[in-house]
Amino acid sequence: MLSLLKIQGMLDQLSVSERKLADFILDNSHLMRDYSSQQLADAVGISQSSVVKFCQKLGYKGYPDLKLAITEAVVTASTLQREQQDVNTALGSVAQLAEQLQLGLTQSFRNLLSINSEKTLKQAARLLDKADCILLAGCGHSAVVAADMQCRLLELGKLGLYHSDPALSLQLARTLTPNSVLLLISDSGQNADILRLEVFARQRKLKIISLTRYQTSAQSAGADLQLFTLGSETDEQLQQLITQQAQQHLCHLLYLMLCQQPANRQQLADHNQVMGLLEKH
Amino acid sequence: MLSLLKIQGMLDQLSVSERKLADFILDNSHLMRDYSSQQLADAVGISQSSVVKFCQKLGYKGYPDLKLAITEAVVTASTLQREQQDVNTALGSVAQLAEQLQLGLTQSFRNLLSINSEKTLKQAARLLDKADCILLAGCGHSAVVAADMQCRLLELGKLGLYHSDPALSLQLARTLTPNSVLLLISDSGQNADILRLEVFARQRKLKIISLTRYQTSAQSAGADLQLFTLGSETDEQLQQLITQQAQQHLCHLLYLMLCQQPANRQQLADHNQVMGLLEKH
DNA sequence: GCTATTGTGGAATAATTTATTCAATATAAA
DNA sequence: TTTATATTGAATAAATTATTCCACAATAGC
Repeated sequence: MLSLLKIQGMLDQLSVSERKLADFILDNSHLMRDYSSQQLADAVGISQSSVVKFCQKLGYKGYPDLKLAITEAVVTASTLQREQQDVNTALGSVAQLAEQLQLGLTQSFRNLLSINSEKTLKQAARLLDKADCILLAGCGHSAVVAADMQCRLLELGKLGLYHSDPALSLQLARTLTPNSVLLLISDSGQNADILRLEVFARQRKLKIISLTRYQTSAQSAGADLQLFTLGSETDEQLQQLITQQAQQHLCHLLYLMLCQQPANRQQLADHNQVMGLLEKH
Repeated sequence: MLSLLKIQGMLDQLSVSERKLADFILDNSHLMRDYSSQQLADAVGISQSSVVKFCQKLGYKGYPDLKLAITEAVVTASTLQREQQDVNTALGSVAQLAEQLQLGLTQSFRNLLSINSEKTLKQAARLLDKADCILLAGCGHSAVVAADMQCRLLELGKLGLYHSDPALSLQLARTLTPNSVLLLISDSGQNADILRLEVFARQRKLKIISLTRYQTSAQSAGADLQLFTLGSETDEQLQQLITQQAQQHLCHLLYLMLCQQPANRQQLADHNQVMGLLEKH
């Protein structure tokens, strides 16, 4: 499924004919099996060379490579017999709204495991676990996710730092030991404040984990470890909500992975005890 | 799998080099993906034309056709294998953690619509829509949800107020007009700070919406409108994550309902325009 | 034993498919 | 506006695949 998800994730950074091609492929992925690059170009109404360039832009060696990947994806999907429901229905009653949102969320959550390999997730968890200190950064709706992650890291006895002011985030970064980690959360991966922070951190040779939408971005390129979220193409409002929840879900997953470590469980127990004392008073 | 079985079935009616080729393919079907006809010929030690003839003898149109068929067979087989493995995954694997969390989230999201009637949700949305000002409050992990909701209300041009300091929240409440609304978010519904705020707000005859876990609680009892989240009974860590996401989901739902109003859509457009200007700079 | 017949396999080559180059055009930035 | 950058497709180069054709071997018939 990865190849199709990859295309879906890049939809909005494509040019006109690339977009036409992408749409066609997504709609007719099952036909790809029998298309040569020329046939595909004719079917879409663009040139054969554009088809090849599209493949290379996506990171494939050439057309046969993409074709094979898509064929595999189609076979995998049909083998698993997972029918994707259409998210694009009219918004109406509350129930419909909820249905749509929940469908989008469910799909997005599922996809998280497709686009983020278990290996990468484990590496990320390991980095967080070993770090002296973890600086979190996120702007807009991602700020909420960063703030939440700070709480959770603190619960585990890990020094998570977060401040909503980008200037202060930089100052915080200045104080970090080399064995610290940055977790940068952004939808587009193009937020200027976050990028500034990233550049600074790289100079200091700090480890950087990036969490962005699934597409090439400066933020992702500059990170040691790339994590991604993926949403389906729907209404923009809906998309924002889904992306944010997906970011949060991924962070929660990392948190749960950390919780599996016995040392961290102990810290959690401590934490709960302290909270208990607080409530008594 | 069909293509590989087909080859196996023909094994004894093949000539020498055909047999060599067939054996190689059966042993290395997973490598076929990356072989051209020439490479395959070299690997087996026969000529490229023999490879092509072999394909045609088996009934395929040519080499790419056979290659595709074998690749599909390999993918199908490995997918099925993965499915079987899923049933017996080791405890603690990332996939299993994710599975568990996602299951809990999905159930919890679904349940939201069972325990919160459409009517109540609409009333809540209406209250928020008509309010001069909306004061949000939440402690611990609910604070994140409150902060997020503040952002979203502001996007819609609604004056959402939030401060993490309970004392300041009280001071904010003191400034509110009678036509203001409080949205109080808490898991247990027993947080002392929130309850204090609620009592104060009632004296001022402000409207109060409560969002707590589904159980009787002081907070819920004292509110004009009761909203609930519901989680399944599992591991406590998991439960916390699920509750928080459920709270957020419910808030997002209210936000989406507000988005349906044309006036609010206009506000959103304004908001996006302003954000666009910001990015330019 | 010696052709004729049939079939196999590979070199050479034709046909097709894919990849690259380059110039024209469109788009964005200054 | 001009300049710079990116996009696109026609032409062409490169690679891959398919066919032809001939050498050679095995077998059968004379």
